[in-house]
Amino acid sequence: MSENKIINTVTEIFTDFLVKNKQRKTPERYAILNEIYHFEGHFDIESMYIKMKNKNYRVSRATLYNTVDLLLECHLIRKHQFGKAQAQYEKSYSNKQHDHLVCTSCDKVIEFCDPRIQGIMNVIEQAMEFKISRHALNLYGLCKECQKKLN
Amino acid sequence: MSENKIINTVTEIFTDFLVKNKQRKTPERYAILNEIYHFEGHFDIESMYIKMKNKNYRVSRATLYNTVDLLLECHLIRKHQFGKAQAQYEKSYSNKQHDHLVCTSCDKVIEFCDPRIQGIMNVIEQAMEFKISRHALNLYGLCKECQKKLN
DNA sequence: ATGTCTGCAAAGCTTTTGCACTGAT
DNA sequence: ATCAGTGCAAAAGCTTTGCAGACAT
Repeated sequence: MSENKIINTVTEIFTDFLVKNKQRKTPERYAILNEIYHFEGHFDIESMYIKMKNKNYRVSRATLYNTVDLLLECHLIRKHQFGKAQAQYEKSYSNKQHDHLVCTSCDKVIEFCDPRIQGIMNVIEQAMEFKISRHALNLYGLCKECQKKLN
Repeated sequence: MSENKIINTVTEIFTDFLVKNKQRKTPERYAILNEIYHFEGHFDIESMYIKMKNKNYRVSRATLYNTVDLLLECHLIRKHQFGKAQAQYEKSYSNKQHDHLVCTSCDKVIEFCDPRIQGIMNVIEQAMEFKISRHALNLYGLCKECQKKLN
């Protein structure tokens, strides 16, 4: 799917969500959604705030936090905590569920997929009578580059 | 292994670690280790601080954070971030590696083990040339009790 | 017109740091 | 006798809240 197509679709999804939840369709909210979907990879609130400030958007951290919560609710973004207080986010539409390798030396985050995780989730859901809605598998260690660097 | 035996062993491990790293063997550090190993389940710094204050230990948050870092370094405790800023910790000696079900309604944390995760880690380590040192698999959803409550 | 959402700034929470004192070596 | 480790309090960093004004409805 082309980037434009994706942005049109997520904008529609967001609009439907706002209408359904009797929330206002403010330009700030759409600007934030748009920024997020034009960006590749993981971001945190502060870096997104700086980036939008630099582009002369008039946004506040408060609105970013608020909008990010809305986008989480309608599953247009995902939130991650890779072992630190500061949360990271990433777009999730047209971006299949994946897990993360986190380099404990350079903080780089690499994505990977392994279908067997779904199997584990199915077994655990049955065995523990727990209704699973999402998962996070983070593998911490050293990326290829840092292994070399530290030798 | 009995609790006393475990506490003797971890105290020894901690002492060795402190000596090896030329760190002082202070009563505060041992008091904290002792508190942690007398406690079942997950704790955060603040609740451990309150608990120790109530027992009339003379400890500060700073020392708790400092000591927890030392205990992490010698692998006597593990640190978790279950999707919030506040970190949680648990003792890890004589406590086999496990993963967590986190109830998004009541914040309860349930442990589970699935040996297949090791298999996934082995495959990914090879495929991605990433040296994995630890992992965290968190399954988020509703526990049995909250499923009932919310119906 | 109404009342929600906004930016801004201030407050809240968790964690870290600075400083003078204590106590392990 | 040293000086690392401590408690305390203040600072720092991320997130939330309060408020007056703006704007989507």
